[in-house]
Amino acid sequence: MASASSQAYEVIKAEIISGRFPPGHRLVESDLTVLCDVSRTPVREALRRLVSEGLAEFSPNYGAQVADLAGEDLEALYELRTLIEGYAARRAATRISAAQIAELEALADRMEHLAGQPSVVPEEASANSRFHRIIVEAAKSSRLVSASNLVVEAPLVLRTIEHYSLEERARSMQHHRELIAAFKARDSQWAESVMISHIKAAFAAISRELSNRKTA
Amino acid sequence: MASASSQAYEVIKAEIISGRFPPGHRLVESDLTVLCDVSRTPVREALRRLVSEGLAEFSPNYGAQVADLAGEDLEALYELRTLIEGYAARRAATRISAAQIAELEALADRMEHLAGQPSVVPEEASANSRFHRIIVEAAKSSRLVSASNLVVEAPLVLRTIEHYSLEERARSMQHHRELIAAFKARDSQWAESVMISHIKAAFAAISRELSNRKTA
DNA sequence: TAATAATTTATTGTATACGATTATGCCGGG
DNA sequence: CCCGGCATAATCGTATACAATAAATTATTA
Repeated sequence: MASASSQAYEVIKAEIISGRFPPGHRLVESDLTVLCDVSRTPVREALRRLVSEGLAEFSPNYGAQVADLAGEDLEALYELRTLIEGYAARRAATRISAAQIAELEALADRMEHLAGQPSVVPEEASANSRFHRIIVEAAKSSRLVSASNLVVEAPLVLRTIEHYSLEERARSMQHHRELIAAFKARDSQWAESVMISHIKAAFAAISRELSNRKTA
Repeated sequence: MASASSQAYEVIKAEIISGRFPPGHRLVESDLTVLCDVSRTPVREALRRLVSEGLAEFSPNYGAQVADLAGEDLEALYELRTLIEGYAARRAATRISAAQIAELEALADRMEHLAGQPSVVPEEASANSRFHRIIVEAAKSSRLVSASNLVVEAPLVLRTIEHYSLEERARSMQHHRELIAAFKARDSQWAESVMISHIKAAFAAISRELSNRKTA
């Protein structure tokens, strides 16, 4: 059985990413104890971890709340993400294993299959997360993993992938395929460049979606 | 009075950075309670935070120990640091305030004064940390602060600055002055480039020092 | 004597109780 | 009617007690 602390972490994180806990939602410890079925101590540890990963914010003597990226400079966040994930792709190109490439291809297959559906299902989003995670791990730099968590996990609270247009989803699939090609060619520059395009495209979609939300 | 949790954090961090807790040293919670004069709960919180910042490592049912960079790929760590701090300097160039530039100059004065001394004193090291911190904050990107902590704080456990040669210290001072000049000129490219040089030079010094340690 | 099992000890993991702090709503005065 | 202070409730911060786990030691047997 998983530890109470990690269990609480997973449960709360799932609530946040699914959107059941919306941005700004106050994370009251005593409420979370009943949700996670553990005591306050592991709940607190889970909250501190979520804060350190940028999924929640914290104020002394007030507690944690779900991170609200509305007030944050999204362009800066995505610039940083471009930098970090681009670097990850660059390193991965010369270090990724055949098994990892095979897994990327399986995930790309799966996503393309799901991309035919009218709306983005959770499985498509999680496959996408896994795809990125494999690349970061293939870069073989422990700090890079932590750094990328900081900029990759946080934007998930926006759940913008659910609103991708068909064209945007198709382009995203294309990027995945091209990344795999770059890895097979062991071409660092190519891999980095595709990854940067991939993230810039995501930012464009997010900007559009967010301006729509405001006017709606 | 500061909270027990942050007090524990400061005390333990100081022990680690000063080297009184060497890399690999096991951080036993009950020992730390007497050192920090708080109970185990805030000690645990402090430890988790140190782990999230890369200053300590953690194993389940075993506890935390001071991070040991010996097993880590230092070149990768410094590459990432170059990326992140270079980006910070680039952004800071167009965003830094006059007051912040003034503080950088005061710190540079102080460090140059201390650099005349035969050995590096703690104050010189802390002034250097503060110098870098101001630049990262001037970049005005909240995630960037967390990301830079990850790559800036961790190498402090090596305490290599104490072994800088006179030439290396002089070059470091020169970099500080040139960074200030680049900021005054609001030149992003210049600032980034000097910062990259600054970190590459630090890495060279560290590599030399570490190979010396091995053979000694 | 060496290997293995049982026991003890040390340490972490979790729960809960109490105290401190802050937000909230009510009441009275301006 | 609005504003400020007071009482109350809600929540976090910390301490401590107990349970679970892993390491170390000792005892036992081949």
